[in-house]
Amino acid sequence: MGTTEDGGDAEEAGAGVGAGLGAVPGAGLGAGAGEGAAEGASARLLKLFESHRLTPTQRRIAHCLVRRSADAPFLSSVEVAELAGVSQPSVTRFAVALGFDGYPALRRHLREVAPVRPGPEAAPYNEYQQAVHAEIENLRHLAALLADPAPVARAGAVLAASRPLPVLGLRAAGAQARGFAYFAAKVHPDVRLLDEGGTMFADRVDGAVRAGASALLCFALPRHPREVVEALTYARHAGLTVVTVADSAFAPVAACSDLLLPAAVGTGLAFDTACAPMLLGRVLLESMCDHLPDAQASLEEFDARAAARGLFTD
Amino acid sequence: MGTTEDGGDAEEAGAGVGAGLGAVPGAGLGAGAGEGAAEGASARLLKLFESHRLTPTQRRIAHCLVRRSADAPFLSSVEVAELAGVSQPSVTRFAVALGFDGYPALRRHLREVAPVRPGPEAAPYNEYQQAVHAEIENLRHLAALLADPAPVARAGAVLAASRPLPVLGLRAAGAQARGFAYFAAKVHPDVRLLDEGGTMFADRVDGAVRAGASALLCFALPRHPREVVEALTYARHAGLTVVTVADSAFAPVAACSDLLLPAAVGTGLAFDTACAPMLLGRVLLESMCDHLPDAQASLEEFDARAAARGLFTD
DNA sequence: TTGACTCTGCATGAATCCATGCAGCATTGG
DNA sequence: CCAATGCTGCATGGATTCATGCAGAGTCAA
Repeated sequence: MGTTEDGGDAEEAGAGVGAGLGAVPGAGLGAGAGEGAAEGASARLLKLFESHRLTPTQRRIAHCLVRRSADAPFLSSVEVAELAGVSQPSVTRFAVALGFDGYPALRRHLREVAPVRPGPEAAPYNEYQQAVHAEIENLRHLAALLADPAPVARAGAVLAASRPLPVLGLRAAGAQARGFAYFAAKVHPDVRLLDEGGTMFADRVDGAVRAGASALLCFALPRHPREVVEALTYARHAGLTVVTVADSAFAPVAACSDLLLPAAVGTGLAFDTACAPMLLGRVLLESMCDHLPDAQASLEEFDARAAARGLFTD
Repeated sequence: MGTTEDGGDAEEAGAGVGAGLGAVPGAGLGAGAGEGAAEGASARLLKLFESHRLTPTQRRIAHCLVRRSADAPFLSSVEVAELAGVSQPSVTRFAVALGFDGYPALRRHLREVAPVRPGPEAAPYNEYQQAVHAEIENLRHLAALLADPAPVARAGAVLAASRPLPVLGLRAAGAQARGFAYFAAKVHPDVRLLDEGGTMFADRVDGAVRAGASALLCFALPRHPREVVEALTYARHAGLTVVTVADSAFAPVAACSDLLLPAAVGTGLAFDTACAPMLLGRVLLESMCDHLPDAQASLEEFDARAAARGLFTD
């Protein structure tokens, strides 16, 4: 068991503190595109470390903390010791040497200085701005989700193949369904908006199925009406493939959907904001267009007619 | 059950879990920030959670883990419990429910699935992601605009004072108007949605004015129908104060609006995305609530009735 | 060479974290 | 209406992590 790794230790022994650490952030974190916060934190860490006289082992620990500044603030002293190739007590002594009460205190400090998640950099945002930023965060999640376009592509293919295409959205989600249907109708020959529940819903689903529908798109946003679950259940029994855009993968409609695409809603205001679901709907529409060969032609024809009628001001 | 987690075999206990883990590639990265890499894994996390039946508390934990996917893999069960607002044993039970041998095993799994270690990426965004980031930029502009809430406050006061309150949105903007009207009706006694133009529009404006309307809210998005300009002109001549949410301060409707609030639309996809206008609409609604003393009571009454009717699943 | 000094890992008590039995509460079905 | 079931938080024993005393090794100066 490697009790001592003096060989590895020696390589750093000669390096000055400032030099040895100063080279780190550029090499380790510079690649990360927008991680300015962490880099700034690294600079602060370096200041913290440089102002103390550190032993070779401690320098090694510091080096490790800077290099792994992303996750180091969450590791235990044992884990840091393993990563740095030192003993666990050395990590504790390192923390004490820097003036902390112990390793947990150092870790707390690292979490505050190098916030992985938020930027509590003096944010006097008002209520509205906070809501907007919360939605930005939701969109970030959506963007990350779209890194893999396969689910969207599958959904687009399924929806494009359905003639007619029923689009369901009840209550709060009605507006989303309507927005989708408005644009979808420009490229799809038969979009049927289902924004009312009740007994008529089954009739219209039956009608769509008789007309040849094979899939249904559902927007499901909180608060989730019980009716939506019933509607989807009916649609599936009628033989439709259900594609759902929901606020969460754990939404009540998940169980009665064949393909669920999550997009969080914003809850920072009195009423929910559905930016991400709307955007996801448009993305879905784009994907549908890829499976509708006549889409481009339809759009151009619409433009021509609109121009002829003087429909728009531009 | 393994006494120590260093066995390395503990986290493979669950069959389905192991499968989900095996599909982890090291390349799937999306967002620019360091946490983006971790978020890219949130899709895989969702898959993991989806395949299990979860209790409400467990869903909260899952939500928390997804939302904080950057640092959650390094938190203790106590910390996760605090973030999720549940008890610590619930976190342990959550891990067991997913097929792990305990919380440490789940944490190990999360660390492997969502490596914070940001790979050397020049991750080129795909088309969808570019559109999402463009909308994020729009929201940033909106947030900057909202630094001064005075215009929104003025608009909210004007709209709240109008009984009834006509809400206009034609064609593409119809969905926005509808979404606003749906929520507004919960706090305002008489919201009238005008989402159709034609000759009926003037009739309905006249009706609203006779009923006491003093203001009108208009959503104006591209492409701007000529009809909207005509409608607003008519509404102003009828004595209504026109508040407009438009995609630009230079929109064609600017000339016939008393108060114009700009919110850009996204044009990165085949069809426009109106995240910022939607958000601005909700902000406007929030501001309206501040001028409607009965708003809170109305909402609570609605909640009570909805609960009595079993309208929603939650 | 020798002595003093410093540094480091090992071992062990203290503190914290994790897992499980138990009781209270809500929901469902009869 | 009641019983049964499942879910959740509280309390507690076991396991892990942290902090500190101790001894060996290296360094430097006399």
